[in-house]
Amino acid sequence: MSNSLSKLDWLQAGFRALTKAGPQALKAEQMAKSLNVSKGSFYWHFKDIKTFKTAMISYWEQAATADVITQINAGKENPTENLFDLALRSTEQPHEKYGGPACESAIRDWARYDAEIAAIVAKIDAQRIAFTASLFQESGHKKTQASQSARLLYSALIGLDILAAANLSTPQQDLSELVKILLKQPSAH
Amino acid sequence: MSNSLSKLDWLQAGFRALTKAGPQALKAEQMAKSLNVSKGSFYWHFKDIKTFKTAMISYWEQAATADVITQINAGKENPTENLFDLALRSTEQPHEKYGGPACESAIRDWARYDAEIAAIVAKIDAQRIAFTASLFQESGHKKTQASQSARLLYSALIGLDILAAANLSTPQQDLSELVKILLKQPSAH
DNA sequence: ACACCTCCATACGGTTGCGTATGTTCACGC
DNA sequence: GCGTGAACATACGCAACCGTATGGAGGTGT
Repeated sequence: MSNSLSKLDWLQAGFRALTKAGPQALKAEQMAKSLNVSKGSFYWHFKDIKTFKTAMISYWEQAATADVITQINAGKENPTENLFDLALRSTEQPHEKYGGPACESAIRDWARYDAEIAAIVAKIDAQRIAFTASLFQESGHKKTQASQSARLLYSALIGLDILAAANLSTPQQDLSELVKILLKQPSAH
Repeated sequence: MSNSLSKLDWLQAGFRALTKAGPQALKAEQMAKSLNVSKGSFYWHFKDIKTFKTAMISYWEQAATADVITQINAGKENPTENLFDLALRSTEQPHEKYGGPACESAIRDWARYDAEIAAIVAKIDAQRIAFTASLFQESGHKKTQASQSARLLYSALIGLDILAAANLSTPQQDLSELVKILLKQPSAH
């Protein structure tokens, strides 16, 4: 059948629901309605809700990890240019595969009240910060300073995204300015 | 009766629930259980859940606005010192009156899926950013740059708090360093 | 054309939460 | 000591959601 759903269809519906209405919208019947099927379909593809959530976060973890690796491989040339790219790409439009940057803060909300999710998000965050720090290091910063710059840039990215939702900031502009400022700092070990 | 509850008792229970378990924990019966009473008490003090939530956010709005005003009044002396104080005080322990800084991110989660909450949070954020910008201006920054520095500092504050929950940062240290960096920037109009 | 497997619909019992209606208790005025 | 009202308990109908059980439609192999 062509109009038959797959596991991935359900996962994507999950990310849409998560982005639009938060973790409490990850309900079988609710998502079934959004897919115009009954919950019988859900319980055929997944054992229960918990299994479904685990599958969602695993999928996101994989995609997010892959993104970091891609950036590492693509960023061998100019670390400084790469920092600006990072600031730009992180506020892009939704990804097809999963929710993309648009649902990052939704996942972060999710993590706030679910230890399992929090652990995975923390792992991804650590990866990204480490990667960003390596770029600062290649741009001339000492190790400690590079870590600090990475934390500041990454946290500003998170905060600006939240403020952008309330039209209180224009992330790309502020972020690239922050990159400039951080790079201008003298290298103190 | 001394062991009789007031509206405020219920609001505080609401902030505790919000901080610990998120917006979906703002349920009448659940909170009643945490207060060792029945939900009859809740529906005596409040018409319904929606009214209760409105009362909560109004209370927070009032407290948050008062805090900004207090800081404005207390900050006439040294704007630079005030910026560092700001960075420190924002990551303090829970306030008695309401949830305090500890529940700020919980309120922000809440705002993500509730337009009414989002509007009030945006208003408070704008106030704080404006106040922070005024401090940067008094410290020598031009207006546009002061606004940008304020946005960067405030968003870093939000982001670092989130990362701190995963032990990925030490907010106070990074924040005061960011203040230093931002203040070092030459004043370009 | 027959069984078979995939994918989904439907129906059920159980839990949780909402809001209402009504009963109960206790302090207080007098 | 008796009404009155504030503060809560209890019980009800209703809706949403969970997970299960079972049945049915449509495609596939032979």
